[in-house]
Amino acid sequence: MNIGEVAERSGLPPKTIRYYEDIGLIRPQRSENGYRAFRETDLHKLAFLGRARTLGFSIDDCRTLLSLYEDEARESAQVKAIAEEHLTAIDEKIAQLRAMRGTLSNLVDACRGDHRPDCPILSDLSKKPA
Amino acid sequence: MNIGEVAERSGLPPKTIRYYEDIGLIRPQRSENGYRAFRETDLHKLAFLGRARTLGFSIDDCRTLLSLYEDEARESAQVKAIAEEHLTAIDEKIAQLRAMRGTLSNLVDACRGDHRPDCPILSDLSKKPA
DNA sequence: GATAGGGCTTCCAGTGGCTGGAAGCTCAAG
DNA sequence: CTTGAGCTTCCAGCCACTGGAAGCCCTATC
Repeated sequence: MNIGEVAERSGLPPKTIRYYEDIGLIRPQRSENGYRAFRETDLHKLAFLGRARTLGFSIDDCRTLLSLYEDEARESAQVKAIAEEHLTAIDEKIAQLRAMRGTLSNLVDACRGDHRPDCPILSDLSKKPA
Repeated sequence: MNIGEVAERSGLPPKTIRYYEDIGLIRPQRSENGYRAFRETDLHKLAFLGRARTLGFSIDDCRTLLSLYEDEARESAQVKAIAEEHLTAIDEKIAQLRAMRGTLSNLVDACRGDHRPDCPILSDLSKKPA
C-alpha cells in the first residue's frame, strides 16, 4: 500500500503518517522506487494510534500503549495505570475550563453589549487581584 | 520598577514579560543601564493580560481586548462579541473532553488491571472503526 | 579595591503535534 | 511525449512560552 491509501483507510493525513514514521512509531518498508510500502500491520498500528489520539493520549503514551499492545506478556494493570492517569488529567482540564466558563459566562451576561463603552468584562480584567 | 518587581506584582514570570514586550503587548521604557523601566501603567497592563490569559483568551484576543480597554470610544458590543466567541470555543473544548472522558472512563472501568494481559482498553484501541 | 552574588540583558533552541509549502522524482493515462 | 497526480525530502511555522548560555550591572562585604 502507498501512503495515500493508508491515509484514507486509517483516517490520518499523509503528513501525520510520515511524522509518525519520523518519530519511530511505525517502520514501513520501502519499495524500489523509494515509496513507503505499508503492510496491514502498519495500517492497523496507525488506526490504533489514531484512536488513541482521539482519546487524547499523548504521543508518548501512544508509544507506550502500542508497545504494550504488542507485548504478549503485558499486564493489564500497566495499561490501566496509563489510562487512569490520563483520565485524571482530563478531569483537571475540564475543571479548569469550567472555572473559566463560569467566570466568563457571568461577565458576558453582565455586559450589555451595546454601543456604549462601559463594560463589566473589561472592568473585571483590569481590576486588581485581591 | 525592574522586571523582578513587576514579575512579583503581576504574577507573571520575567520570561513571559519579556516575551510580551517582544510581541508588542507592552512597551516599557529603558533605564540608562539598559534595564527595562516599568511604570504603573505597564504593571496594570500586565495584570490585565495575566487575567485575560487565565480566562483562556488567546494572545491575539488579549491584544484586541487591551486596545479596546484603552479605547474610550469602544462599544461594549465589541468586547462582548470576543468574549462570546471565546465562550463558545470553551464549550466545544469541554464537550470534546467530556466525550473522551466518557469513553475512557468506561474502558478503565472494564479493565481489571491485574497481572493478566487481556485488556479492554487495548482491545478498543485496536478495533476497526465501524 | 577585589570579589562574590544576584539581577538584569540578549540570543538561540526546544516544547507538542503536527501542517504548509517548495523542489524534485515516479508513475499511469492519453 | 506530455500532463497531472502522487510520492519523496527538507525547511519553516504554528502557539505561548520556557530553559539555558554568555555576559553586563549593581550592591554588599571583606
